[in-house]
Amino acid sequence: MGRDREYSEQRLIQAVGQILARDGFGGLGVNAVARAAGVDKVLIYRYFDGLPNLLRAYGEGADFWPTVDEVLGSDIDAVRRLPPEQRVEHVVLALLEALRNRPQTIEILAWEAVADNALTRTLANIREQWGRDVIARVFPDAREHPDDVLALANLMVAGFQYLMIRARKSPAFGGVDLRSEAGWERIRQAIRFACRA
Amino acid sequence: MGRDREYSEQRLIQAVGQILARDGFGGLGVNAVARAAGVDKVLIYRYFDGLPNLLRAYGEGADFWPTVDEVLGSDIDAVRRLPPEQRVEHVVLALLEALRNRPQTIEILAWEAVADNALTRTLANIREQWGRDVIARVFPDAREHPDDVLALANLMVAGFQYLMIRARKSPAFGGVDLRSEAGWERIRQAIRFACRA
DNA sequence: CCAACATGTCACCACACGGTGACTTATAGG
DNA sequence: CCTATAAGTCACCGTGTGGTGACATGTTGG
Repeated sequence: MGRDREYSEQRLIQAVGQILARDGFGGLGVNAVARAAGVDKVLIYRYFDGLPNLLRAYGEGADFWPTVDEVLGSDIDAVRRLPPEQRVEHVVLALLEALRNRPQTIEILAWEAVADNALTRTLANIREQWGRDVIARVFPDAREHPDDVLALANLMVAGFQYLMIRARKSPAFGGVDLRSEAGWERIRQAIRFACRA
Repeated sequence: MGRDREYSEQRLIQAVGQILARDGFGGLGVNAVARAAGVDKVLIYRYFDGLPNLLRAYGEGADFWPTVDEVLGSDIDAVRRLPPEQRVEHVVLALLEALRNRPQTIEILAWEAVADNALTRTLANIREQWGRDVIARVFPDAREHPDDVLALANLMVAGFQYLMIRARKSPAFGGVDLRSEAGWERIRQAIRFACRA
């Protein structure tokens, strides 16, 4: 209850994460966030000039997205020595694991799929930039960009992101059990299958 | 203004489709539907016992999902003569085209990704059954089910469905332009690439 | 010490939503 | 023709939302 602006701001930012994890993005609202933070909602307007900016502050603070290093692993050179298809396989599978450990990020991805606001646009831009960075790191010489392989990688990333989003509400998709590790192993296997062939 | 229950019911059902196309599933509500239908909202309760049942009536009426024949084409035997990978390619690409022509279906898919209600569950079940039917038709002898290929097909279907959903709100994904025919041709090419290899 | 300012509290507004009861009016069956 | 019933209209309620103005209280610099 200390009269401390910094503290109140942090409470609000953390409350966004709590609500995101507990209720999903649908539960995000001025009243709900303020309630979860144990703080008056008027402070959202005073300190952040409204909910969008608070969300932006949350987005900038949390580690929404894996770093480029996290998906490339410690030994980048080893990845670069692989044939192009297996480089892609490595990155796609690593991204899949990274996202499975970030429920709030999946929540935001779901949000991006259905809404278009300041936060989702910002985060989408960050991710697009991230994608370009990864490609640049994995394929250093611009001439060898294997367009088909990259497009396929995109499609597979889109695919498992969608499955992660759906898993929150639906138990299965097309016969694949989204709630069991076996189901996700099938998905990984499909990615390997596509990249090996 | 004729005093005709049948007519009013049809107006309401059609209004659901209009709102879906114009405002998306977020605009679906008792007030909005009644307003679009030019009908009092109390009739939604009287005739359909609430919005969920009205949505169900809409879902049963419209051709949300392509028929099995639409994606298999007129000559099923010709498809069956193809090698398994190309059978999958044919079906996946046909489904992609079929869905691109059904904006309301894409809207519902987006809804399914973020909500869990009577309508989305019903439609999800219909689609799961549809998927099983297609597999049974394309791979008549149960022994030869190529599990990896099917899982990959699932992943690709999930992928382009996600891209269709995102296209409504985002102009691009991972460097692929979702608003141009060239971008979608890249996606088709990726599907062919995966199935040919 | 005291005044000025920042921090926090509270009550309130307008609005849109889902939902319902009471009413009027047209239509059809005896 | 007349009455019962279905079809349609309207006003209203409670609730939750985003948003704001007015107030009280703690902290800090002159």
